[in-house]
Amino acid sequence: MARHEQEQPEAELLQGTLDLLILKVLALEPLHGYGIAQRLKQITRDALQIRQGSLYPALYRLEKGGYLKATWKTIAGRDAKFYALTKAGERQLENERAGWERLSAAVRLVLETAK
Amino acid sequence: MARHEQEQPEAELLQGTLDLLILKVLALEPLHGYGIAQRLKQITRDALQIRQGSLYPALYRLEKGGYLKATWKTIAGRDAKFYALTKAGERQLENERAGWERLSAAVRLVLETAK
DNA sequence: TCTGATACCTTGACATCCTAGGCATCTTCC
DNA sequence: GGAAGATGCCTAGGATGTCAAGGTATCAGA
Repeated sequence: MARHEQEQPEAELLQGTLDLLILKVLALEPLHGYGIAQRLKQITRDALQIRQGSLYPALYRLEKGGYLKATWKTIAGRDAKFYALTKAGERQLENERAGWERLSAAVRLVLETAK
Repeated sequence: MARHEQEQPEAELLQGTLDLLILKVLALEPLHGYGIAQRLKQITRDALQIRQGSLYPALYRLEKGGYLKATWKTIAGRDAKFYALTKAGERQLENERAGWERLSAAVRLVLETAK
């Protein structure tokens, strides 16, 4: 528990959401890890702050699961690992999106229940 | 235990959602553990199935945190532990509800981002 | 030259959930 | 009177994912 509420960016991500967010962002365009975090921060107008300690393990997980394919590129003299969705990744994105829709609909039902 | 249904209930809850759901249901009326699970199942039209192995530890956690107050009652010859929100529990419910709103809004932003 | 942003990664702790059990009572139906 | 099923409580052990906190290195700008 101990959900210490901070006002700034979301203190804790709900477990399970990160994969969905990563997959969705990569469906827009291939990016490297650092760029993914930046993009999510930008899209959500600073509401979501992905931590590197969460991000890189998640990327590793997704790559190992066959949902992402990584390619090293050198951009401006710096090495960066670009990730792109695989076919399985696209399917997984749809799965996770559907799961999110179901769950958030259920939570909404509960929250909107009046006495 | 094999349940054959067209629509499977949510396999896994997003971590952190359970407390919110429990607090909200108890804000409607005090209930005992078993009743909470039933009520959530009913409200969400079977979309959410709370497992006892998740429920009771969560109740213990919330009670220990001062968000719930428990009272044993005997209903129809059976002992049941009724939980009710404390003042802190009401505040916590609002916190968690706000956190959920922020997070789901952020996720929605990401999901609705077109290329 | 020093700082901050960019870019990668790992380790260890910790919270939460799930599976899989256990126990007891009450009702229903044969 | 006996079995089955619903009701009601609980725990232990393991899996998983996130976080905090550290590390390395390159590049741009002051």
